[in-house]
Amino acid sequence: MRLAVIDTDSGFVRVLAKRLDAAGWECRVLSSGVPTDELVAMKLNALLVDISVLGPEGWSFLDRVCGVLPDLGVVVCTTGSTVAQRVRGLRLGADDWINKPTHPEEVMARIEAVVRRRRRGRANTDVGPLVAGELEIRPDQFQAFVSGQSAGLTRREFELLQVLAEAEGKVIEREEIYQRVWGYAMAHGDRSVDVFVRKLRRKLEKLSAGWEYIHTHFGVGYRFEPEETLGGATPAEPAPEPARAAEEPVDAVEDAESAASPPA
Amino acid sequence: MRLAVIDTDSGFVRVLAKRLDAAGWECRVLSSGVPTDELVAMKLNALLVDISVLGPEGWSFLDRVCGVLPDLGVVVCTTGSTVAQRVRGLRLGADDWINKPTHPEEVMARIEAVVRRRRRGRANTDVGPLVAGELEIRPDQFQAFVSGQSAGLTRREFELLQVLAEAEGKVIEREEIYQRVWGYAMAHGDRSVDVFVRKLRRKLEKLSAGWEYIHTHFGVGYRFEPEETLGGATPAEPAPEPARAAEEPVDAVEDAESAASPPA
DNA sequence: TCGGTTGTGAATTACCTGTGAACAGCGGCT
DNA sequence: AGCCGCTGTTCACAGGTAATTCACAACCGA
Repeated sequence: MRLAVIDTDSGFVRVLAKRLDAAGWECRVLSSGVPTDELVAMKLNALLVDISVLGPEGWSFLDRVCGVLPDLGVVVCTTGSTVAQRVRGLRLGADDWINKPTHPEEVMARIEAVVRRRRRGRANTDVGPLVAGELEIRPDQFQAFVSGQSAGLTRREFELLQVLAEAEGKVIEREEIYQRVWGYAMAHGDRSVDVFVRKLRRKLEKLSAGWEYIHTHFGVGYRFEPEETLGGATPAEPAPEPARAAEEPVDAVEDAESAASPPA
Repeated sequence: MRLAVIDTDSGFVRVLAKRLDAAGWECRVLSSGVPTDELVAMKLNALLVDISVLGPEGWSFLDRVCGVLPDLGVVVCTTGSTVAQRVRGLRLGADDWINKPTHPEEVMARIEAVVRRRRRGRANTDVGPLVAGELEIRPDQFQAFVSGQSAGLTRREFELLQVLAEAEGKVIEREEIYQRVWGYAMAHGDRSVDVFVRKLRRKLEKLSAGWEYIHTHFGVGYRFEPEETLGGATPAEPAPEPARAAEEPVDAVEDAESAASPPA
């Protein structure tokens, strides 16, 4: 559990930090607002913030954070708030609002509840291998294989593949893909998804020529669905040079990526 | 939004129910605990419960409900609770805990926050295909089909169709169509909607000749409603299983040569 | 009949995606 | 520490697709 705390109430923070530490949570304390991209980099599960520390910027900060990091649990903890303020904060995207003074244990319980809520939805992380076409996607290896050969996917490439494959047959918009793989909202004009789709396609084709897995939907996004392209796509056909041994982890595409194994 | 309230505080419930009603929420009030399978049958989004109403059974009730309905938002709202009780409730699976007295608006905001958080985790699995006439509108594909054949709609065309079809039978003004599809206000004299309606009509007619889906209301806007035209329609494609009209009485004229399927 | 509204097709513009490559950050290795 | 290779990000360009605009014809209602 990774948590950031934005607060200047040193007594409260000290007591809380002690408990968090005892519970095994990773906790970072900040004394002022930080740029959203810095929060992104922290890969947090939750954020605890005393909105009064941020002054009048507080509301826009809250709004910004909730917009950029929709999966982040946001709990406000401040003194002497009014009903109207609490309602405003919650409607802006905060997940809970606690009034100080409060007990650290309750703060933790509330943060747990928020994070639990968020996780329960994607709890279906069944780590069963998934086969599609010639592909075998193994979450336990963070890797995809074709007849035992590794595709040499990087982490991002694999996660992209996984997100697409888990929704086999369904079209997913770029924004959603980005959100699920990168963990935060996609900036306007970001082409990362396209670039990774290209890399993925290239690596998959190298291993599984004659199959198409990722289909483009113009103006929308991508769809994963194994399709045999060539009529009689017998593995005998596309063989200008790919006669390879069957146990080498395959040094991926020729462009640059010879990863783990020193072949010669 | 479907909500159940378990509480005996008639004053609180009455005021709250009024607000919920005004906000368009469906609300069911109960004065005691109910079997979990009854709660399941209600297909709720959230449950608001005064745990003191249930007496000593409260905790086990909470535990049971959270176990059986992990997707249900559970908010406890009661008087004079201790930190220990709140922590216990939250750890048992409650999503929020409010102390009475409280403002109905805050209750609503907190329930919204809970449900919002829950929804975000879950994928958009709530997208059911919509059938109208011979048409099948599939949001997961951003596409419409007739007997399995894609209509080849672009994104804008599809969204226009979706907006119209979701309000089946109702006339929608151009300004509103534009607002919902394009996302911002229509400029005066903009003919985009008309142009897209034409494109849409053409593509739909190509696949589903003999049906009219989009009707013009002069000086107002458009209305979606599948209607079988009586003109001799020669379906240029295999029409094995025409979908039945949703609710159109239309005891259709038998067409000897076009595909006829008397649905009895 | 007339003025305004809608249907239609084509031309123009804007936007989207594929693609290759350059750049920067990070970690491992010597 | 310094070097090197991998990885992720960003950029620019090309080719193609879709959206918008425009002019005119057909249409509706008063």
